[in-house]
Amino acid sequence: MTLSNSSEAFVLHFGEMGSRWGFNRTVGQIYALLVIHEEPLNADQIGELLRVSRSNVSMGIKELQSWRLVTLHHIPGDRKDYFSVSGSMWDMARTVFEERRKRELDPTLSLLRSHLLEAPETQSDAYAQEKMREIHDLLELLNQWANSLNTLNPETLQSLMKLGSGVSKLLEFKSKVGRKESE
Amino acid sequence: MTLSNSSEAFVLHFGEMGSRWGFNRTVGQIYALLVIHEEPLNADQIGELLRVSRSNVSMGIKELQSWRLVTLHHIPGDRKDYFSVSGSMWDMARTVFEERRKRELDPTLSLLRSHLLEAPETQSDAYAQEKMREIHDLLELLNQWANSLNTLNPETLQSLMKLGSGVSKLLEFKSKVGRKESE
DNA sequence: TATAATTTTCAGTAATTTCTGAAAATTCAG
DNA sequence: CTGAATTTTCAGAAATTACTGAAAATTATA
Repeated sequence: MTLSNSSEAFVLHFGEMGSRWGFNRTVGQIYALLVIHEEPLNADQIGELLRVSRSNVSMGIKELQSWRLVTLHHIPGDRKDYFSVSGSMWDMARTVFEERRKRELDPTLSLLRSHLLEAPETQSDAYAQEKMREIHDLLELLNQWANSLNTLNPETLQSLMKLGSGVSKLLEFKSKVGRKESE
Repeated sequence: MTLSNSSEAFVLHFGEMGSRWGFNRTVGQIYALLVIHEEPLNADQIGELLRVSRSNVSMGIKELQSWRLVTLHHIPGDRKDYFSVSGSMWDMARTVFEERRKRELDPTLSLLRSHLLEAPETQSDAYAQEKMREIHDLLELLNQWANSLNTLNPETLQSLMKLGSGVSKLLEFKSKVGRKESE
């Protein structure tokens, strides 16, 4: 079993990027491979194509399953497990986005909250706490925004993204209407 | 020189999170330290407070400078360089966001573009290319959106974020107006 | 239920990333 | 200029993260 040059390059690149996107090289490669491969693959095939050990494939698949990014298939008369990607590219993006929100924002927010409850003892503590509050408020806003984006359906999200900076016009308009309504 | 318990915990945490946010532990710790410390600090002081080597501080500061996140100060009669954070927390967030967009999207987009130019040779190549186009289009949209968000001023961005999923109401309204205008 | 097929686990190893200390380079006061 | 103060560089060490192979666990067929 082999991959075309183009597919091989794509898979390797996804492995490289994997670490930037929050998963390791092998996990990235397995996912990329399953995306561009129409038929589901079993762990041995994945290991052969990616030239990594069977155990590494097992761990990688486990990770992808925990992210709900792969679907398990069975082929009649074959005891092996076969895998394909689950959901659309939008689902994938949403999953990665949400997973990263959890890993990158939640722990920091809870740490900041705990420190903001304590009474500052010195002048410099007070300054530090003030700054922590600034960061907290910004991250909290980001966090809530990320959550609300995740509730939007792909179509709405797509319109919003296409609108781009045009959203500011819409916001201006909203603030005008809001003002009139409250007059 | 020492830090209060609360500040120390904050700095250590920022170091831990650093790797998730795209920079290494020491860089995260240096930045956190400078955020909560009102007065600018020199490299020796930073090294002492964080208990890392002078050379590590030097490299960390260099990194922060390349991100334009620190400002250099001089104290009369002292040849040492003193550093403080530059800009507001919003500027920091914007910088990190933009830096990550560059690192996480640009390389993948250019790889995908190059593969989409090639003519597929086999049926399975064609399938692979189709999938690569899907990913390309999604990342391209994300990329342009990220760019346009970066052009918004903090106030507009803040309103947008506070609006949260309420933005869908606004989009519905826009599509109605758009329809009327084109009638 | 026995056993063959398959998957998972995990201790040890390999690869990668980060950090250090010594030396080189730079800066600047005298 | 000179040389002391300061910063930067970088080869190797330390720490972290990822991967492998062998053995254990699980699954399913006969």
